[in-house]
Amino acid sequence: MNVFSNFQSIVKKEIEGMMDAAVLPAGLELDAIAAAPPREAGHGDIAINAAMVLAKQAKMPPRKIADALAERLRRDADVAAVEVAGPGFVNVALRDGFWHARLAEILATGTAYGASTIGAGARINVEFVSANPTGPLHVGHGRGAVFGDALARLLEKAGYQVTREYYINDAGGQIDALVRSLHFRYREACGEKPGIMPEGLYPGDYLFAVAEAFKVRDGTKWLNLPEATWFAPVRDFAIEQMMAMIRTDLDRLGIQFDVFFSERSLHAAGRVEAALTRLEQAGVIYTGVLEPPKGMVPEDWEPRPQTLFRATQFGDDVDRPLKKSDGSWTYFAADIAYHFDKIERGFPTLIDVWGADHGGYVKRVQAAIAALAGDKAELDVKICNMVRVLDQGVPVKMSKRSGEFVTLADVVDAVGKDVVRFIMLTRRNDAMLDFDLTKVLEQSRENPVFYVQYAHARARSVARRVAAEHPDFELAAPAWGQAPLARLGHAGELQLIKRLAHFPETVEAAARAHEPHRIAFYLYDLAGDFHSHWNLGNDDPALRFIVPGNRDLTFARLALVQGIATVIAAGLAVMGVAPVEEMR
RNA sequence: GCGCCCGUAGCUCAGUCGGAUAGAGCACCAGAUUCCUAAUCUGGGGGUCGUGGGUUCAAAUCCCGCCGGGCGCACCA
Repeated sequence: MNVFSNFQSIVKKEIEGMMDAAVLPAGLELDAIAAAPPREAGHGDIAINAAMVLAKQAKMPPRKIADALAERLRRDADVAAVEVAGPGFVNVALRDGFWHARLAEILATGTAYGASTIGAGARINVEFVSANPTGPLHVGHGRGAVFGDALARLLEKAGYQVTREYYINDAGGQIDALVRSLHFRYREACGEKPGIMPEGLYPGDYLFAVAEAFKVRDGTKWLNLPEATWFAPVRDFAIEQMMAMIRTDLDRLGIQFDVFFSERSLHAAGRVEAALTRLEQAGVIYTGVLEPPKGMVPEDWEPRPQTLFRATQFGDDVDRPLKKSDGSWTYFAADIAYHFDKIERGFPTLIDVWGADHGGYVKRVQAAIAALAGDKAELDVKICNMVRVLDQGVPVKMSKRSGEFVTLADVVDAVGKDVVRFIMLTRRNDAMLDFDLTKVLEQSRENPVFYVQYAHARARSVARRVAAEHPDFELAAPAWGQAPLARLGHAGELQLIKRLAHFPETVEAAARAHEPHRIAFYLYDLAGDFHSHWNLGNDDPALRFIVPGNRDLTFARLALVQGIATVIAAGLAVMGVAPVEEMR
């Protein structure tokens, strides 16, 4: 249960009742009414802003509305106390029994707890990574990969039907460079001495093995032939191998895609022409000459007529070219076709996850979607900012030119999949992220992965201990439904349950905002509450989870610990991280 | 020059649909260990929320102008 949206509807019903009873004038707009957790603990469990929101509309003083609402809410069986405070807040405190029922709900639901129906089964397409198949994934790709997958999991948890998609940029000049690079290495593998690799090709080590594999498959048959002869077979082999490599890297992060969509297939099937015909019919394509960007004229600028998309009509800054001077389509033209394809496949919501260097590309794609689909489809572009790789606080040098850079696989090797996934979600997607290879393995509160995992391990250690020392609890298969939860009356215990009960609300808000990092911060807070409460047992043995000689109390506290482990595991699952049973 | 993102404690960052006295970690200072993991916890000092206006009962949050930083800027992908 989302405690707050649940109570919000209770409040709205009461307001409607007040309108029916003519306590309030009829026809008030209720949308802005919110039931939210108050910042101050002293303000109860739920703060309601209804009186302030309605005061102007109803032409009544807020305190008067608040008093009347408070009076009605006091009749609710779950409500312990209602106070009117400040400018007209209605602060509600709920009975302990309500919170005990939330814990019972968690225990009955297991790690499915927090699942929501706000998505209502709507289809949503999340496109992420989409790295050019010209080399191994680097750490920046890893951030997009983790972000996209966690967002997909989050949306699934919130009731959406998600398609994970990877757009393969297997057409264009960068692929040509890859093909020539591979053929160069292939000649070397066959014993030729082609000399120094020409400018603009990919010098990285990873092509040696691919060239070797190509030689094993085809022998020397592609030597001493014109490029036109060997280009297609080398290209197909190269792309296949690069994608296999990329898929392996992603697999090691626990990421799988539903759809790999080839850019070349769009061209081959005439989909680019089809999409542009659509735009032509809409009258948003014309031939014109662009002005050079102000204050920054490119060296080789020359005014020339181009085929342009009238992007300015849909909020972009300038109109965008669709054809290169050699007559072939621009990348943007193909991308229009790709998004048109997604729209035609029936997704009302599209999400693209891009790197920071593509920020300037957002408006034109959104403009294209507006032109193609009107309001039938919307695109949210999530920009993942750069990752700085550090080692003990010192930046690790990366140079794409020399082919030396920290690959995603290197980092996964060094710190493990779960650490990579967690750390990538400890910042908002649009903030820069420092990834310190040493610090992420440290065992301290500074390191959120450790801190959260430690909380889970502690919870599990209590269970193990009880199983060993109190076999009468039958903890191999405890009947949590029998736990006497009413024994949980300590403020710290109730605080923990309240934190657990915030999880569904956190999932929904994160899903709505497309912000999976909120789950990581929530788990960090929950872990903090747990560690804090745990240590109260140092000073006061009566507060420990295991109370010798008090079976009921121990059983109830054990249920709380189980609830904590369950919610941590549920949150980690959204992040794609496995909870640990014990620390090593 | 234009567009997008960002600016919150000394540092790194949270801050929900606009909500009450703006939070956490690190660092600094002072404490807790016959105890289920002290790998942790408790307390303290530390803020013109870059800046100036505006909207609102209410602004870190929304709008506009400046200042500072990042990314990008026709025929690359």
